[in-house]
This record gives sequence, C-alpha cells and structure tokens, in this order.
Amino acid sequence: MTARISAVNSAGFVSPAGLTAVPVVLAPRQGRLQVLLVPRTEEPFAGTWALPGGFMSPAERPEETAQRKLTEKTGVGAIYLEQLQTYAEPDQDPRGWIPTIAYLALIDAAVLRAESNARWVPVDDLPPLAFDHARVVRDGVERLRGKLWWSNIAVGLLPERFTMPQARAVFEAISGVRHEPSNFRRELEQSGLVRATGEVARVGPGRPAALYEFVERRPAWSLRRSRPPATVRARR
Amino acid sequence: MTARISAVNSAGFVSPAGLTAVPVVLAPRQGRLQVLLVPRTEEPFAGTWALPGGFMSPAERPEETAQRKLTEKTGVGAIYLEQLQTYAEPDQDPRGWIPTIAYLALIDAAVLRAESNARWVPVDDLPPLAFDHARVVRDGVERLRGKLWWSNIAVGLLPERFTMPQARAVFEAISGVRHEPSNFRRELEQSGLVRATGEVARVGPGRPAALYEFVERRPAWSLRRSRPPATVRARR
DNA sequence: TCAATAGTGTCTTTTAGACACTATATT
DNA sequence: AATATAGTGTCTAAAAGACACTATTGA
Repeated sequence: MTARISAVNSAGFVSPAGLTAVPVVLAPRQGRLQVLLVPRTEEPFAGTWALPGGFMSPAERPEETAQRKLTEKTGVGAIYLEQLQTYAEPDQDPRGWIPTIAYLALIDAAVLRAESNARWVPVDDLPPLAFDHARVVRDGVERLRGKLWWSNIAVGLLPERFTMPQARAVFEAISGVRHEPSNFRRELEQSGLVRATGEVARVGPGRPAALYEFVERRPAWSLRRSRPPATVRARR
Repeated sequence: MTARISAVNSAGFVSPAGLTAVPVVLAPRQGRLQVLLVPRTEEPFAGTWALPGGFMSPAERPEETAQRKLTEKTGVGAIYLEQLQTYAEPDQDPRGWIPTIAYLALIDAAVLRAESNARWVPVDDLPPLAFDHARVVRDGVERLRGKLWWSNIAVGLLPERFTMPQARAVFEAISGVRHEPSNFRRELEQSGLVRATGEVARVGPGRPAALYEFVERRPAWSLRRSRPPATVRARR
C-alpha cells in the first residue's frame, strides 16, 4: 500500500491532501447507455476500473480540470459538462483526505471511437470500480435520465442534424425504455427543443426521414412539455 | 487584509488551504421565502453578510459540518439537508484556495424564532453578501422551488399537522405564485405526499379546517403527480 | 343573521397513450 | 409488386384549470 498523504496549511491546521475532479462520461452505444472507464494500476485498486479523473491545481477551475482529464484520456473535450456532486467522506480515499468533485460529461457523438486504454462499459453491467465510483456512476446516470426530457442535454449525443428515429434510439438507450414512435415524434416536436430543417435523409429502403436540429445548442431547458412520455405498453 | 493561507501536502504539491461547508437555510416567513444570514466582521468582507458556514475537519462528513455550523448559529439542526453544489473557483476566497460545499438546509418551522446575531432576509431582497454567496443562495432557492411538488421537502417547513390553507401559504411563499385553493387541495391530496388525520383545527371564525400530516417524514419523492399545479389566473 | 373561512362538485381544456392508416423510398 | 421504413390522424383516457356552489364556524 502506498503511503498516506497529508497536508497542513500555513495557519497550522490539517488541510485536504488534494482535490480531484472526475468526469462521468456517458454515451449511448450499441443501444445501451455506457460509461467511459480507465484501468487502475496502483494499489490498493490494481485490477479495478475507475472514472478518468485527476488532481486539481489551485489555478484551475474544477470544470477545466474535468475537461483536461477527459481530453487526456479520449482526445476530445466534453460537449456538455455539469457538476454532479462532491464526495468527501472521511475514508473514501486510502491515500488521504482527498475530496472529489464529480461531473456529468457528454462527448460528441462523432468522436465516440477515440479511445486509448479507456474502455466503454454498459452502466448496468459495471466491473469492480475503485473508490466509490460505482455510486458516482449511478448518480450520473440518474441525473442524465432525469434531465433528458426537460433540457436539450441530448444535443451532444446526436449529430448536428438527425432524424426522429435516430433521436428515438438515443433517448431509448439513455432511459432504457421503448417509446411509441408516433407519440415520441409528437412529444419531441412539442417540447420546443428541436425544429425541422426541411431537409431529408436518404439511406437504404423506406421513406426518407426528415432531418431535425436542436433549436438551442447551448444548455437550455424546455419550456413546453410538462412530463416525460410514456413507455410502450405491450400490445393487447 | 488578512494574510493568505497556503498548504502543501507531504508529496510536495500545493493542496487546498481548507474546505468549508455552508448551509443555505431557507424558510417561509411573513409570506416570503427568507434565508438565514450572519454578519461578517473580518476584512475584506466587514459590513457584509454571509451564509453560516465553516471549516471541515478530515474526520467529519461534510453534512455533519453543515449541521454543526447550523446548530452553532441557530441552536437547532436541519430537518432536511441536501448537497447543493461545490464552488471552487480559483479566486473566490481571498484567504486562499478554499473550496466550498454548499447545502440546502430546511429547519423546523417551530424553531424559526431561535436566532443569535443571525438574521432572516427575503431572498429577493438580499444585502451585499460575502464571497459568491449571492449565487449560492440563488442556486438553493432554485433547487427548493424545483423540488417542492415532487418531494416531501416541505415537511420541515410545516408543523407536524397542518391545514390545507397553511400548506398553501407555505407553498405560495416558496414558489412566489398564488394557487387556486380547491385545485391546490386536490393536487396535494393526489400527490400522495400527505394524508388527512381526521382531526380539525378550530381557530377564529369560519369553518374549522381539517388537519393533514405528511405520509413520510424522511426525504421521499411523490409517486403520483406529474407536474406542478397552475397558478391562479386573473378572473375574467 | 352575517361575515369569514373551509371544502365539494363539475364543466372545460389540455395532454398523453394507443393504434389504424397513409406516404415514399429500395429491390 | 413486395417490403421496409417514415409519418399522419384520431379516438380515448387522464390530468389540470376555472369557478359556482355548499358547509361550518364566531360575532
């Protein structure tokens, strides 16, 4: 086991040994919601996986640290970054008093391939995680699901322009439930979050799909809809 | 100006000079939502007000620190305490690198009188606040309003047993909008958050009001309702 | 009995869920 | 033409909003 780190400030009091920022990077892949993890090589967590976080410096804003760590691991920055929660339990980190500021991060759909030794893992099938990162992932998933229909948080997970079936696939992967196609269309249109571009996408057989785009690409809330749509019920 | 505090950990890196936890204590008073503030005496913030926070120790969970500071200032603990957000901007604290974990705190309606040199101030009429506490208060108010109809968060703000008009007054003070009495009653009953006790309250003229209580006094979410009730529109 | 406050009933409007049907492409 | 996918229309059910009306107290 590595030595425990400690710190004392210039007034003589014990202070945190460090401060970390960790992004929970989520994306729908293969129809399921997945999270980006990196392997942990140091004891006592060798063999487990962890979120791609790192130590903050005094000159850095915590979002910047989360962004930087993310870029180091994936080669891209986050399209969306929102503070999730801070974890500061006394014994959460065996290295010492090291609180963690967690962020919910979404990266552009187009760069989902870029990886190093990082790995995408379905959030409902996690390997053993270091620290309390399993809980952090759970909190992140919950936040993403909770905001899905109330904000344009899905912006970064869809291409610039997308079809209704594409959007539906992403929403279904995130929430884990199936939606009725025609109702999904109506709900998303009425949400005020998206707008038709007038163009269509021709791919394969079948009627071409109309292309949509988000009205607002910066973080924003829906003004119209009042509740999330229902899931599809079994046919009777 | 006081000297800037710094800290270095045993591995030789700069570490935070301290970590603070600050509760945003909110309560409806005199029909308006108010926040509990304490006067700041030290430079450079002498003359301003601040949230009643304080430094954490390594052995303390951050919620405990927030609770303790609250008790020191008001004589009571929080009935409800929930992490709001962490503020760790590089220059937010002139004393040094001191991140702040903010909590949303509600205290029992019965002890709202207990004060020391602390003061209740309407959230829409704040005096100059130290640090970025004005922003912290805004974030707390937003969270409280957002959760009002979706959880039993109002538990601590109402007496053990309360009448519908009382509940309505509290909800209106928090949200800042007026509700139609009969619809308010229906919505709150159907929310599943409260239940009639069968007793009535006789006070002054008029028909006695039935007494209600919360089904669950621990933090919980409503299962039934899907959106907040409408505000009262002007008569036509 | 009157003023004051609490509570009920109900009509209308809006929103959501189910699902039959139409449209437009490829092979 | 057959098949596949996209999109429309609409019926029904449930929820919310408006508001007239009834109920029960103290003075």
